[in-house]
Amino acid sequence: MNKTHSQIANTRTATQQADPRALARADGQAGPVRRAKGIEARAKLKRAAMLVLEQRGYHAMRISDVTREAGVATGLFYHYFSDLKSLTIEVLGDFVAQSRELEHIERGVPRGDWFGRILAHNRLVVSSYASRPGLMRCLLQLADEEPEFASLLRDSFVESLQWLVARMPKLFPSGEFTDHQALLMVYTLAGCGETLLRDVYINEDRALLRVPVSEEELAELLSVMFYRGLFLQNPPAERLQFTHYVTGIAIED
Amino acid sequence: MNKTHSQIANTRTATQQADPRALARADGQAGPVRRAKGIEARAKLKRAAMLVLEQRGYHAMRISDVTREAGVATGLFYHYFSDLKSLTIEVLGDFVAQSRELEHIERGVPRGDWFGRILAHNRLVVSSYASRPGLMRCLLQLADEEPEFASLLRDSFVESLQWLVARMPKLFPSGEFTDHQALLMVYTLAGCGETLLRDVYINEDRALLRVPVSEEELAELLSVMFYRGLFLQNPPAERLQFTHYVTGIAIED
DNA sequence: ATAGTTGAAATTGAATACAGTTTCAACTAT
DNA sequence: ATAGTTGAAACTGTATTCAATTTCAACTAT
Repeated sequence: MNKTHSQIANTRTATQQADPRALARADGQAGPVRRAKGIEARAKLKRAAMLVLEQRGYHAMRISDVTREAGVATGLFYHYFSDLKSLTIEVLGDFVAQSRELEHIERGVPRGDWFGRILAHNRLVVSSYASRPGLMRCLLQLADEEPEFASLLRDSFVESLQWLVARMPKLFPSGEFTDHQALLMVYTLAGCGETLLRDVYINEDRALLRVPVSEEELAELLSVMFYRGLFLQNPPAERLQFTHYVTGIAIED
Repeated sequence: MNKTHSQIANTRTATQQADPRALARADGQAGPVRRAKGIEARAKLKRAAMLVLEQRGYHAMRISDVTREAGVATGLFYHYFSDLKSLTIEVLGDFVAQSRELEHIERGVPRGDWFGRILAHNRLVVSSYASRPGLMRCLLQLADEEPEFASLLRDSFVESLQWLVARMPKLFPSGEFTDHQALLMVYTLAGCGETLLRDVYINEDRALLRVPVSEEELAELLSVMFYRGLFLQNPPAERLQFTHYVTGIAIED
């Protein structure tokens, strides 16, 4: 009920048209001619929002925070966005899209090197938390109150798991499980890290940080635990730098 | 800057004094004399808040929601609480304290039955999510913006892990690990479930719910994954009802 | 060429709207 | 007499609007 007019205002400039010299309007259509300055202002607002989100979080963010940070008047905000939520969705959407791209780039892992694959993935996740804890927190905040955004996040999560889920039947030919069961299993294993990373990087838990832990060590730990849960084996010892304490434990039978 | 006066108002009635007949004020001190009716009104507000939290969540909750639900005037709210946050902290604090008690009661597990112990714990966690998804969500919401409450939650979480962490050195006598390393390991394993349970019960993810999953099955799944990660073994097959699909998978070496 | 003109886009910030919270004087019940 | 309760009025912080101002690429006249 607080968004009757504004989403229209928004559509006017929402189309992403990065070329500042697209002024001539080759097509004779009606519609706004965007000038370089306007495009830059919109981008400035998004950059400002990203900063504010990182520092204050989604719920504490105010329109005035964004415009002040961007160095523009309050009114201009409404020229480019309908409200804080849509701006945030756009900014965080960009953020996850970019993370997803990185994931695709990371293709330097030999076929069949499962541990390498898992480790590469976890390195990426850990580094997201380590370098942008505030934004990672905002991801959760926004997902909590915007079901659509939550779906987007989960889809992205599931997609990053898909390479494994899809290969499970071939990986375990003797196994008897449905797609759904494979998903449950992998979902559980992959979810492992979230709680730990949240409490390390976002909440900075004292007990967890009593001893400093490097990003690489965390990525390795998560990967080892994942590997153990999936294969019921330790990864090759020579691949490990930090977590021999995990693979060293054994119970007497 | 919006809480100058109110925390004082609160202290008046904040002390938890459940006995309705504590009216006589045996001590001659100044202070409010509480009578049964007042105590009941306060409790009514807390019950109302619990309902609203469950249904609307913390951020959507309004003072008027609580007073309407409780059937009292808005003003009365301030007679008993300083603001929504303190009421929520109290209600959710009660909720986790109660969960903790349940955990202590669950002592019917034979010594050395590690799987039984893990399963019992997970049953409790799953059932919390299943029966009070809204409140579980609020736990996260409040923890997100109240570091003190977040600490409380984590402490409760760590405490529930402590029985295991403390026994790790004896359980794995050959192992070489510090307390901190043991904590990291167990934290990771225990964190596993949170993401899955959140997406099943709070977000009701379509992919996960495509096939209906019982509470017992989820508890078993989490327990099996935990057990595998910790012991690098499957739990005894005869203990499992649902998750043979997990223990059945094997990789050819 | 280049000075002059045009008008839509970009920008401003003060005025307004509003959804709540917070107060409090008066009322009620025991 | 006093704890308990009421609900309307005051207040607050922030979102949202909008009339006025500025900017500048494109166009026009000389």
